[in-house]
This record gives sequence, structure tokens and C-alpha cells, in this order.
Amino acid sequence: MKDVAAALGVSTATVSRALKDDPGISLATRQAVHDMTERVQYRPSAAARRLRTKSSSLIGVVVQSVGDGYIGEVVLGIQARARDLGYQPLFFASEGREDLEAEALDVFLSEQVTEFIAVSPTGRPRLLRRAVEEGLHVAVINGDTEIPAPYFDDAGHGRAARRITQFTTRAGQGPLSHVAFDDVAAGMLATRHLIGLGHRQFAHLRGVNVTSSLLRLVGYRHALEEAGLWPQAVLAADSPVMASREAAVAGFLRGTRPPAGLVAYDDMSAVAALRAAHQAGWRVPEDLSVVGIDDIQFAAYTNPALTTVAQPKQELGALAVDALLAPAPGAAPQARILDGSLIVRESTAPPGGAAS
Amino acid sequence: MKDVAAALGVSTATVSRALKDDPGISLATRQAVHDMTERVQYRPSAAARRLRTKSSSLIGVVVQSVGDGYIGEVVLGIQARARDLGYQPLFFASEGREDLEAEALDVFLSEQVTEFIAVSPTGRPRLLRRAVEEGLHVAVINGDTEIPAPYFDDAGHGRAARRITQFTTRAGQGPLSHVAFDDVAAGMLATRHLIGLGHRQFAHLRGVNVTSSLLRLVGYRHALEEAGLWPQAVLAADSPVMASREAAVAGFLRGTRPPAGLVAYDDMSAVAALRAAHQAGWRVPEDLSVVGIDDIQFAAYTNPALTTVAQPKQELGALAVDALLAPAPGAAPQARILDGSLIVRESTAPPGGAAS
DNA sequence: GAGCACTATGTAAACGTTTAACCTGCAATC
DNA sequence: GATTGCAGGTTAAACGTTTACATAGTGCTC
Repeated sequence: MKDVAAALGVSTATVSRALKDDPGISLATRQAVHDMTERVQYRPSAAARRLRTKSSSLIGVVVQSVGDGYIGEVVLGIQARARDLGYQPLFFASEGREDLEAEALDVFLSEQVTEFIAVSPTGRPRLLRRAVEEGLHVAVINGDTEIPAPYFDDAGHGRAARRITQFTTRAGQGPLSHVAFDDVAAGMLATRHLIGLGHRQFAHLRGVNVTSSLLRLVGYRHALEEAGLWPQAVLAADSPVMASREAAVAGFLRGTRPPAGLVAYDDMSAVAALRAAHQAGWRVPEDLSVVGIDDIQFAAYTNPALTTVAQPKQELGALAVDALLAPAPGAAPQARILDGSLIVRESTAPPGGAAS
Repeated sequence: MKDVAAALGVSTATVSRALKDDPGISLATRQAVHDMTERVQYRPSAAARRLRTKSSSLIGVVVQSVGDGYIGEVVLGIQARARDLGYQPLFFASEGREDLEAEALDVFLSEQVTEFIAVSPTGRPRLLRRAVEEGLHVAVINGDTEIPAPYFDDAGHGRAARRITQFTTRAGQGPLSHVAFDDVAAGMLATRHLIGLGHRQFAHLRGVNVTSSLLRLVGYRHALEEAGLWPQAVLAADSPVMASREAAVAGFLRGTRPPAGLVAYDDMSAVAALRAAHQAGWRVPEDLSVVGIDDIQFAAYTNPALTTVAQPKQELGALAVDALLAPAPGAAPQARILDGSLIVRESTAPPGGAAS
């Protein structure tokens, strides 16, 4: 910068102002400075700027694992939007380990990060609590606490409802922004699709102990109740490993006659169902319609290709950035909840498998 | 830091030295300083350090897309190893766009990044060239130019061999470190597995115009030649979309009688083959054995689960970091080539499908 | 007991920006 | 023609570290 100033015979202050298009600098000078920075390939020192201004244009992002295609998409959305707003994401994969979460925060603090996004954070609240204590602006994507009030006026869902009510009381509190996928609506959408196809016999394969699964179950149940088809089967695997999920579905198939419709709580579960059906000699979709939720990258390539409710993954990321930065950094916390969209592929059909 | 110094009645210089365990500082003082930093929750300013030292402990990492599970794993390996060595990765997804690549470099330069990793960079060499021009230490993972010499003494492979020879002349030149998966060996490993199972009729589904595919093809051919089984079919899709790959395989199946063995150049191609086989009424593995390469996350859950040659993805990432930082930052460029390992699942069996 | 080597610490400059506060002409105003 | 206002700058301090160099104390050697 000194060089640029010297070459032009002005002070560094002028250069600095010209570069940020301060109106107090004449147009001619501004132009000259811009030209010169171009010519000498001037690159501002982020470190110096940061030191002086104590703010960094960095968005700290903690994810559990980036090895998974789902989070990858969210991350893409974050990066693209951050770029538009002149920010740079700084990613940290915690692998779900608490020590790494803590370390991530230390790094962010050292780097003068002021904006913070947690993607599907673990159940442990320590990370988020510390983050707000340290004065960061935080947004959480698909966290535990984002449940919107409308879903809780009907209190008839036993354990799920109680847990959800707990979450509600936490939601909206504190300085956290929330962006979330509407799990309940997705559960309903998937289930209604099957109902609309003409199915009358259903099962839901739920996940183990994760909030999103609980909510999707609420959606499943709700859709069936409104159609007068409740009760129906709810399958639970002992553990999230695929074999266990397959076993749960296999158990259901043994006690059932085709045709039936299965709502899996996520696409991986749907894949397990596909495998179990294949083993058991049920054809999909003729004997069993399977619908997933998430639309992971692979959903289009299973055999048969999976009908599913797609999460707007990139949009989730982009909106989290918006929640922090738009209209202005540090504005009031926001909460956004996004709908999924049904993607019909090959794994669902009317009972018996007639063309839809 | 000033506070810590004041609280202890020493100078900031002493604190600075104590924190990096400078032996010139007495043990007692060192201990006292460490205790005090703990008590006051002192967090060093990365910006100030960077400004003063002109180096950043940051590793710039450019990937094409992080939305894909494969790169996610590599990234995990990078982060873990970087952490061990006291570095912090700064990720940038280029989506294959040249303007974003350029921008990534600008960001890195502004951030005083000195270490640079490109994961599966695009064919365009501009990014890498500029990076070395700017004085960065660069390592490339699965780049185009990493082909090791041993594979080129036998010049009998036509076009592939010519292209490869071109690459060779570039490899090892310049200040780039290379870490790569041994594509030729992987192609051989996959093919030998099928040969070992007793197959005599083969096909290879190759990719379109990517170096790794060319090399895997060389491996396929080499394995067949050494077993006296060459020539065999080589299938090429018009485009990388799944439908096109499926069509290529379907064409082959139409002109063939079971049983046969198919070596797909990657797992996605293998999945396409699985789908084509299913459509054509060929059973896998009874009528058709399919082996992929890469071991993407989904490979374990296809129907049937895919036999494949696994890339050591995390290790690729870790070794790229090592190439830059170990034994010391800025050491001589290294080249490492890593072997894959065969993972036998359900998609391969002896011809006719007898138990292996 | 003067000189020396060594240890433990202090002093102060420097890194490259930003920005509050201050200047300098010049035109408009009375 | 003195005063005011404003456009277009300049000056210099500050941000929080690191580090070359200087200094003070302590024990040894001769």
C-alpha cells in the first residue's frame, strides 16, 4: 500500500479511502488508485486489516462431518452466499467430538470470527452456549431447538409431543438464529403421497433418538389420522447401522401381506428397506412402495430409484448466512423453516404396481 | 497479552517468549505465564501474529466440490493431519469454475497462506501455475501430472500410452508435490479379482476423457494381457450422465451371453452397470460380476453391495499435508503414490454364481 | 576484584492497515 | 474583506504480536 501511495504521490490514508470508495476522495484520485493497485498487483493484508478493525469477514462453520454428501451441499450453499456478501467461510469438521468443537471455537476466536454457523449440531448444547457467551452471532441449521410453535397445539402424541414441547420452550430464546427443514411437513408429504396412490396399509421406519426422526414420525401419524387410517405400524431399529434397519423392515414384511407403503425417516433407511424387501422377495414398487426423506445424492441411483422428499440443502445454507448478515451483521435473530418438495421416482406406485 | 504481562509484573516480550516455551525463560516464569493465560482466558490474536511474522499456519485447500462424499473424505484427512501439525485448513470449493479458482488464490494470498493443496484439480493448469508463481508451496492430490515412471516402459497401449508419456515428462518437474491413487494398479487389482474368480469374458466401462479412467483402463488391459485373455470389450459412454453409462452397458449385454465380468472405472459407473443389468434381466452376481473402483460411501449399500477397490481417501489428504509440512515447511517436493485395497462384497462371484 | 560468560528479562521497533483529528485552499455568503 | 463551509486531502496513532538488541544480575576464573 505504501508503494501505491508513493507511486501516486499521495498518502496511504488516501489510498485506503480510495479503495473503499470513500466519497470524500475525488473521482480522479479514486480511479488513479484503482489503476495503480491493478498495475502493481496490490493485495491487501487481511491480517493488518483485521488487527486494526477487530473484525474479520470470516464466518466460522462447524459441521459434524464433511464426508457426507448431505452436509456438503449445505456447505456449498453457505459458501456461495457468504461470497456474495463479501465473507469467507472457515470450516471445521468436529466429527461429533466435543474436544474438537471446543478447539473450533478457540480457532474462531483467535481469528476474530464474529459470525458462526453450526450445521446439525450434536445434542450437546455446550458449543452453542459458549459461542453466544463469547459474543458471536450464531445461526444453527437443523438444530434441536428450532421447532416452530404451530406444531404443538395438538398434544396427542405422547412421548414425541412431550419432547417437542420441551424444545419449544427453548426455541426463539437467546440470540440464536435458526434455519430448519420442516420435518413434520416432510413426514406428512411423504405419507400423503402414499395415501394418494391408494395405499391402505403402512409402516414407518423411524430413526433412533434423533429429533428430526421424531418430527417426521409426527408428520406420518398426522397424515394418517387426517385420512382416518391411524393406527399403523411404526418400526424402530435397535441401532442406526444398516443391518439393524434392514432387520426391522424384514420383521414387518414377515407379518404382512403385500401390498403396503413404507415411509422411511430418511433416505438411508429407505435404502435399507429396499434391501430388506429384495431379500424377502417383495418387489418394489409392485408389492411395496418406499418413500424416503432428504434426497441424498444417491437417491436417484438406487434400484429402483428412490421417491423422496427433498431438503433444500443449499438454501438452508444460504439462509443461515442471511440470518447472520442480512440486512446487517448482528441484526436480530431470525427463524426460518423451509419446506421440502416431493420427488417421485421409481420406488412408489399404486398398490399392485399399476402405472400411476 | 498486555494484561497478562501487567498482572505478572513482566513485559509482553517475556509473555510472548514464555508462551512458545523459549528456553531462555525460566521455568518458574513460564509456568506462571501459562497459568495466568489460563486464568484470564487469553486468546492470541492470529491477525497480529500473522502481521508480524508474515506467515499464517493456514493451508489453502481448493476442491472442486465438497458436495461429493469422495472429496469430503479427503478433506477430513487433510484437516486431521493439519491439526496435528498446528495448521488450519482454509477450504474453498471452486465448482470447477476458473473465476472461483482465481478468487480462491486471491483470498489465500490476502490471508498469507503459504501452503496450498489442490484436490483433483481441473485439467486447466492456470491455477497451479499461478500458485507456484506466487511462491506458494503446492501439493496436488490426484492431479493429472503425477504419473510415476514405472508404468511407461511398456509402450504398447496406443493413445493411452501416448497421453501418459506426455504426463510423465511433466511429472516431478517444478516445485509441486504430488500424492495420488495408483489408478493402474487399481484397474489391475479389480480385473485380476475377476480373473481369479474364473471369469473368461470381460468388459470395461470407461469414463469420458479423464486421466484416471485412462490409467485404470491400462490396468484392466494389462491384467488381461498377462493372463493371455486380451482382447476384451471396452465400453465408452457418450457422456458422464448415468443414462448414457447404462446404455453403454446395456448394449454390451445385448450382444453377450452370461456369464461375464465387468470392471467399471468407478463406483458410479458400477452402479449404472447394476441398473443396466437389472433392466436386462441379468442377475448380479450370478450372470454378471461387477467390480467398481473408489469405494464411495454408498458402495456398501447398493443392491447387491458393490465389490470395489477402495481408495485410501483420508490417507491421500494426510499425505498431501505431510508433503508440504514434513519434515519441515517448504522442504523439497515429494511424490507419493498409494495403493488401493480390494473390498469384496456381493456383486462378484465365480461365473454362474457358485459360492466363492 | 576485574573481567567474563551466561541466564533471565526488558525496550522498542516493526508488520500493514484504518480512522479520528487536523490542515489547506477555494468559493460562497454577508 | 472577513467569515463560513466544504471538498480533498494529510498526519499520526493504534491494533497485538514478535524479535533484534540492550541490560541487569550472578557466579566463575584468574
